[in-house]
Amino acid sequence: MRDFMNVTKALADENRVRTLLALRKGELCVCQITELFGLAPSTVSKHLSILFQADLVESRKDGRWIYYKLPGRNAPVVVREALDWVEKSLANNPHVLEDNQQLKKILKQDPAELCKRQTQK
Amino acid sequence: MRDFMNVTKALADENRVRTLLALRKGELCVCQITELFGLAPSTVSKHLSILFQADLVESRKDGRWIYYKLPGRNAPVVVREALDWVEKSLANNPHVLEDNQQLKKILKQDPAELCKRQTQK
DNA sequence: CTTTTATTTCGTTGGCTGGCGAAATATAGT
DNA sequence: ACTATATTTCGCCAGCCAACGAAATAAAAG
Repeated sequence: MRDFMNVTKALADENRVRTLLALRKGELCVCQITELFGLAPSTVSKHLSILFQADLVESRKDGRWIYYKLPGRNAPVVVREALDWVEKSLANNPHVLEDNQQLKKILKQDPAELCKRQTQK
Repeated sequence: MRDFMNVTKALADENRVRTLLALRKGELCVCQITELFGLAPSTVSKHLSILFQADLVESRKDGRWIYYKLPGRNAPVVVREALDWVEKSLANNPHVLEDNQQLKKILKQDPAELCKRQTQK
């Protein structure tokens, strides 16, 4: 029950749901998601931590960079079905499609440049 | 997106999830759910209102009594799949099985008696 | 070793949320 | 009409939560 409620609570925030949908395209580092949403890096980090604790994302460390991605086939059933439900429900949502467009632009930029600009604010 | 978030927020409370699972056995009135959870009637009414606004339950009025039940086949896809996910994830959960047992006892009692006792507190 | 920088942790703040009891609403019974 | 009662609405309070900035952490670059 606790595992399940961790997932539902993690899904009860729009920015976290949008994060999951953005990750369908492949792994992203914190500053890329930060750029996508226009939030403070610390806020995004907190969101990712909540998704991580619900097993809705995995993370990989590469030097100073931490990449987050959707879990693989080893994920708990409850998580896999939750992600399927999210995907199926919102794949064609205008807001989500807009995020996809924005994400394409972000992926064309150098992540290092993104991060630098964010910390300078 | 708003519809979807209404559902996730509605599912982000344990008592509301337990309510949905209790309703699998058939429709229930407010005082029966109140008895099951040991909450104040006003609190249960609020929970049901949130589930209702997310289309996760339907209601039927019969005199002074209002019965709530799970939605039928006319429910939105996002809702049907949410309910399937909840059911599949928690059908065998100990806490839920315990609720089922408790619910059996409650269904044997006269609803009018339940309500009277609750308002007397 | 010092600086830079990507991310997290911490402390704070404002707003949302679940809980209750009291009052309001609505309907059945007398 | 009046009373009883099932449910909802309202007002309040305590606790949670998302957001930020500042400080801490960690790892590359100089």
